Amino acid sequence: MPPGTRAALVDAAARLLDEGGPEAVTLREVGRLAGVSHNAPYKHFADKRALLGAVAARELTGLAEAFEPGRGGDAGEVLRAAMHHYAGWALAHPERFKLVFGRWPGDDLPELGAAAETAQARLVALVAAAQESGALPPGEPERLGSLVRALTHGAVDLALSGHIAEGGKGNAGPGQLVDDLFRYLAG
Amino acid sequence: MPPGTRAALVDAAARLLDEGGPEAVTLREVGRLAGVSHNAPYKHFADKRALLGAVAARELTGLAEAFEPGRGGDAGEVLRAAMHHYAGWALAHPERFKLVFGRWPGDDLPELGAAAETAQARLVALVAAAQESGALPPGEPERLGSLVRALTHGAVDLALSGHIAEGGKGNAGPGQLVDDLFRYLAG
DNA sequence: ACCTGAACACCGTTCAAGT
DNA sequence: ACCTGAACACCGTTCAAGT
Repeated sequence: MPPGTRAALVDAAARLLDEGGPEAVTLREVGRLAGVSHNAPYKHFADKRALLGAVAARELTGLAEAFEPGRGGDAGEVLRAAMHHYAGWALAHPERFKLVFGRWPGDDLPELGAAAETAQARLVALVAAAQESGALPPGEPERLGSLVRALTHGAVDLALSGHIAEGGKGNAGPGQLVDDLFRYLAG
Repeated sequence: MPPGTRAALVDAAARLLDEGGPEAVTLREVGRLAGVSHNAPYKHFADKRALLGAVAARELTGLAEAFEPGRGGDAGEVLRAAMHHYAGWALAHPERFKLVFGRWPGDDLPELGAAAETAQARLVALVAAAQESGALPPGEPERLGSLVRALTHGAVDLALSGHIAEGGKGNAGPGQLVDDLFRYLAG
């Protein structure tokens, strides 16, 4: 089973998500794209929410890979590049971004929670390395990592929803705001 | 018509939104809560999306009021208090926050766009005042305002989706991250 | 173990009609 | 100008049955 029905279902759901948002992800269309019946998904996922959760987990795992410790070079630059990658991914795939960071009430979907923990742990390691190199000020790396990530995340989210427009007089895109923050933090 | 059917519909939609998210806002239940039939909303709004847009616009207008220029006092503190208010509102009403900053494709819903512009213009004025008082560094107030707001917004959004946990070792809540940023900006 | 087809309840939207 | 009731197409989910 090279493709596997489960993977084909996740693929189809991601494609429909990109094209028309979560409400365009109907189980009937997912099944049609995957070449199965409209309720075959129930043999692989508890419900539509779990299918979307699998899409989100796959996406977040891919994002976490970009947070892998750099093979060398300036640690501050590695972290800055990781945040630019975060912003670039979100701007290129707004529906996936909104899905990953949407509300997931309940304690199920452990796959998604694990991916989130991996991403944050790797980011904290990058921050700690940047602190050691002197690119970032001292302090708890978890807290400074949350600061850096919150700025990047918020800049992207506001840009996607049109609440901070790029191109105006003093307005800036997410990438510029990330660079601004690193400059302020470098003192 | 003291309440007005339109206002009653928006009220009902907001209540259902708080209780169960956007998918709990069914036109049938909205009508029932407002004491009208399940398709009376179509006499006041083009569709369900426009009804939710009215809820979002009302919410964003209320938020913008908190950005009104302070009657005095330290301008830096006024801005910091405004960001704490932003975070407090979002944490208290997560569904409204997610709705306001969700995706609104298309150029309709001018009410929502106008509220967004008002909010951002007022924030920029607060930033400019804080710069004059020396609480914030110089530079384009639009750009610095975007930085401050992006951090606040991102901290709240990540906290709501559980991607930065409060209470852990070095972890911090949105309010603490806002204070951290102001400290770094004050140099 | 995985899939299908029919069926059910529910929802957004439209329409003809009423005051 | 505002509202109602019936109707339509569509969707998530369940179930009995097939291999």
